[in-house]
Amino acid sequence: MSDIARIAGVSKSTVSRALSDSPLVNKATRRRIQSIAEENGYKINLKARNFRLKETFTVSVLIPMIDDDRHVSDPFFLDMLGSIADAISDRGHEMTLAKVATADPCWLEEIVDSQRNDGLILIGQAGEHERINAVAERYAPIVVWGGQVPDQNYCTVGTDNFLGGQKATQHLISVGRRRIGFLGEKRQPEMRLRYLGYLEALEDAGIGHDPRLEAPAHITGEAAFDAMSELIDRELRVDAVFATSDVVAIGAIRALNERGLDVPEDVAVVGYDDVTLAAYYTPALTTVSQNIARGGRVLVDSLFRILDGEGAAPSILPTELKVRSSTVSPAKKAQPAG
Amino acid sequence: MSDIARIAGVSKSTVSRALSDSPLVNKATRRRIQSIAEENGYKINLKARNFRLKETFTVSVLIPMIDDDRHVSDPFFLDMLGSIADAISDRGHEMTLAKVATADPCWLEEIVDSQRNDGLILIGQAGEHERINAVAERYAPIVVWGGQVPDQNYCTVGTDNFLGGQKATQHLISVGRRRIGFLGEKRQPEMRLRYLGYLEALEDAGIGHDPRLEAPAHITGEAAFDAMSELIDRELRVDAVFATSDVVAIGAIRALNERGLDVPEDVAVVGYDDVTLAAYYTPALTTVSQNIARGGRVLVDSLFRILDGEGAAPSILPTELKVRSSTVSPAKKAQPAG
DNA sequence: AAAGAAATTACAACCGGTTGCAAAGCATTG
DNA sequence: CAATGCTTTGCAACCGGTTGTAATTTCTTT
Repeated sequence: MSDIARIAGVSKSTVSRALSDSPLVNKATRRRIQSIAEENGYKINLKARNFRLKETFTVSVLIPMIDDDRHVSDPFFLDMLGSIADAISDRGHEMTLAKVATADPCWLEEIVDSQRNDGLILIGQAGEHERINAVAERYAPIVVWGGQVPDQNYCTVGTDNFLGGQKATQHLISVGRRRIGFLGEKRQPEMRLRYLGYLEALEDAGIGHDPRLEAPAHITGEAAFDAMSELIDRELRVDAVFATSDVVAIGAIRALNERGLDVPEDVAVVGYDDVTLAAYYTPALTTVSQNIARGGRVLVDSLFRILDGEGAAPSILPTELKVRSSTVSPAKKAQPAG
Repeated sequence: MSDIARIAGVSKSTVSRALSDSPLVNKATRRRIQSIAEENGYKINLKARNFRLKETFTVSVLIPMIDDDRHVSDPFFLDMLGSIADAISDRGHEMTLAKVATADPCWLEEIVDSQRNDGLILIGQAGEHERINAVAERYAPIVVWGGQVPDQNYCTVGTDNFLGGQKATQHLISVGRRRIGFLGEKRQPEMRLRYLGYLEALEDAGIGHDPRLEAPAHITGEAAFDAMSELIDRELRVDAVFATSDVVAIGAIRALNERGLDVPEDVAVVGYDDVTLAAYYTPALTTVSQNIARGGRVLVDSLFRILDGEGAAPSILPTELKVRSSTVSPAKKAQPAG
């Protein structure tokens, strides 16, 4: 910058102002300096600039890892990441991505104190609500994808998992099923809410809840396959399954097929997420769609609203049940009062 | 830092050295200063430090977008991203992620000149080889996931797409298929190589290549569905299909099923990528597995080797054909000489 | 005990920008 | 023409660290 100043025969400060289009410098001079800078291939050093201005123009997206790498296999993350990345770059910021191990007792503190970001987006609470809440008390710009929790100091964005679980189960009931299994994880708040929605729907329909029809399946397709196989072998006459994710649903369908059971004739299956493949699976998967892309945008919107000092209330986004062939056979669909 | 110096009764520089464990400062003093810093909750400002040292400890991962967002739907990205993120953070660096529109004529230059990263990882050449090559001439630390190109100035890491396509096709031939269709994109170098492997395998087996059996399917399941449907309707007696991705393969299988054709009995299908769901699809998908996680690690290894001044040669990683039910029916598998 | 070497510590410049304030240039006005 | 006000520019301090060099203290050595 001093070089440019020398070439232009002005002071460093004038160059600085000229390049940031300050009205304090004469229009003609401004133009001249800008073109000189351009000719000499000069670009202002963002690092220095941000350092001086104490801004980072960076937000960190954190993917907390509970155990090993259970999340990575979940295809819905990338959709969300993509829309977050877009929304952030639309605002002229950078996004840094990190997988963090929640085993480290200071995982969040270290990131906050590094002063390397204007704000944080966490993908999932990962059962660390307490810690997040404590940190959020002194460091505002944290937005979390996940479920709402009483007395939270941070902003959450998520879909209505309770209603999602309820809708899915109601749908299974509406197609005449009575012995409806639940397949999936219940420890995470989001999953737990889906489970509660499932219970609520059963109760509303006056169907007793049989705990034997629940199988705690880890999030992978393999675990779901095993859990479903076991459920079948116990001969509990399951006629439907609500799976907490599409990956789990697909693992389950495979297990059903291998045991010679037809989907949806013998057992109807509902998934969750509406992953890209869901519509192209055979049978096409009935699933609860979350509009992940919109979720990503809302996360970023909320974060920037906080950064602008406006504050942001938690958002609960709607879900939509997509009815496909895994619960209603195409033949039946065609015949009106089938 | 001045505050800490005042409290400790020493100079700023001594504090700086003490906190970086410099042997220039007395061991006792060092300890004392460190504990004072700790007590007062002082953490050194990384931004300022990096600025001074002209290091960024940041590498950018770029996902080039050719048209709209064709990539995002591809589930294999997240696996790769995860392993890249791990490898980068193992080395104490941050990772910034950006989707870039290659429509912008200066997309790469701007990122390089922003001086915000020590190095760049591009996920795919996105048909921008020329530009990447030009930039790489003056800016070394660029590593690209993709195919090798003659006279490249940058380091590439990728799997052996040619061999992958060849293996897949040879497998289809080995199970007795002769009219083998090709479904997918050919514009990207990687896809093109898979296509060339397909041609090679046909030629080696003395099977004439019928261009009518090719359908240019965009990377989505929907496009694949349409392309396959059209192929069927043209009644070309296709008995096998090589799809350039699992997503495409699944779209194709759906189209086949809807037309009443059985997989693998009537038409055998091979995919590419071995996405998480491939093994749990019905039928389980025969596919070319890429070991994406290892690819991510190699990308990062290569980048850091370049940063250390060692230079890195392009890597071509092996692929593995996973034979599953979409090409060989389980029944046949069981009976030895099928 | 004095001189020289070694170990510590302090001073001040520097990284590459931004910005408050003073000074200079110019036009307006009484 | 002097006084006043507005525009434009330059000086110098500052952000929060690092580091070369000089100064001081401590330890050896004869």
